[in-house]
Amino acid sequence: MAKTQTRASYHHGDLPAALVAATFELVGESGLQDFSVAEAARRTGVSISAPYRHFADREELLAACAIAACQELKRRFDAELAGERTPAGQLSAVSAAYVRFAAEQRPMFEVLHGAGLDKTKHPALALAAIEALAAAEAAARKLTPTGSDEETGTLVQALTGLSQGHATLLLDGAFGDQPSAVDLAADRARAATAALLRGRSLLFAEPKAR
Amino acid sequence: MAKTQTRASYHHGDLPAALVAATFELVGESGLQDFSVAEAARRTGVSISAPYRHFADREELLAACAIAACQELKRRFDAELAGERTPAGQLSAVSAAYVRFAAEQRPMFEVLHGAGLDKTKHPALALAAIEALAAAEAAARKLTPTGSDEETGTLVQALTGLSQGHATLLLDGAFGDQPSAVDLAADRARAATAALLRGRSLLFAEPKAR
DNA sequence: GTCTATACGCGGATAGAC
DNA sequence: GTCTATCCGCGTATAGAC
Repeated sequence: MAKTQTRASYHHGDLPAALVAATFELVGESGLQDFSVAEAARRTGVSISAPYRHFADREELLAACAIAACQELKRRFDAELAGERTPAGQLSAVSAAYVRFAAEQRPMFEVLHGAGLDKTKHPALALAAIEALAAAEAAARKLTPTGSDEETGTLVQALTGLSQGHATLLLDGAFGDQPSAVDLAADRARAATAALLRGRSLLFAEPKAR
Repeated sequence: MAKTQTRASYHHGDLPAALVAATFELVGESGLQDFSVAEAARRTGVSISAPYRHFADREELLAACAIAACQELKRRFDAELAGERTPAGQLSAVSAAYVRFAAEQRPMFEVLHGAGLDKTKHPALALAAIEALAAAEAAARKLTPTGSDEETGTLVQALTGLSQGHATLLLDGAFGDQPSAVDLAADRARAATAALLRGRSLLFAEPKAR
């Protein structure tokens, strides 16, 4: 009932949101490569040209999807941050949450990192990305020697890199095909983050002369 | 002269290799998304149908490119391993080398990770990937508590994840646009690897109950 | 705001000649 | 082993009607 109402209202309702949802569906089924505006339109039940009333082109639709992904990510990060008390615990939990996000919302992850979106062309996306990481950044700052922006950036990049890599490996199948691979990869990311934080003094040492 | 010879010999010579080279060129110019067998054929100076004598389809050509990328990677890893004496130094150097590889051979990196190749469908690729990592794995084994395969795998995955993530961030522009970003990212990967190795005892602890 | 119809272009892949 | 020619299908984007 509600469903029918929602569907019927697409035509005079929230077509942009419906297209975003359809995009995630399609990416989940066939990957980002095969996604097309035309297919998203068909899936939504509107004509092929309708999307262009709301999105200038294919890229703008993907950018809208990426923003939705950032918001979901922020939601998850904030939940993890609230559940831990020490900065190290918080950051390890965020790392694990990122890996879970990649697996549980794979289409979102793909759009976020595989669509080749230029953030300078989509300021709203750049903003959403910053907001997702803001709270974690504050936790990282507490674990730096002086709390400077530079040190904080260094640490955040190291942790981001570690998490990103674990997520990528998981989706590439490096942790196996079982459903439990997600738990495994998330735990590994958590442990690796903890290990990296324990040895973090090496991050702030001067790099070797070159 | 030699060039002309080479070109002239494409038609009765090593067209597969020429197509692989053309593919890397194209990916470097326009990204993996826009690559097409047709364009690779044009670039190589042969007809659109010629590639299909050597590769069953587009994916097989990409798999051949991925194998070439693995070989280049192995070459770089082996060079780094020979230049350091401690396992920790070797692994840190390998991590940095991976980041450099991503930047300096970006098309290879893209094909390796963005083509969505299923290694079970391309056994030769799976083998090449294993060979690239074999020597680094031996170094990692020396840094585990008991030297078991399980512990070694855990450590290799953590380091692989860290390196992969740093490479991805670099190509995404997270380390800036300057040419020096490559050096920066490589150093960060090296330092993060060293930090992770220093704190590695946390990797081998039992994960929390869930 | 959505539809129908259309212009335009490209890629994958095959058949058959040489 | 390579070419020419061709079939087939798909997607992007726009124009103009409703």
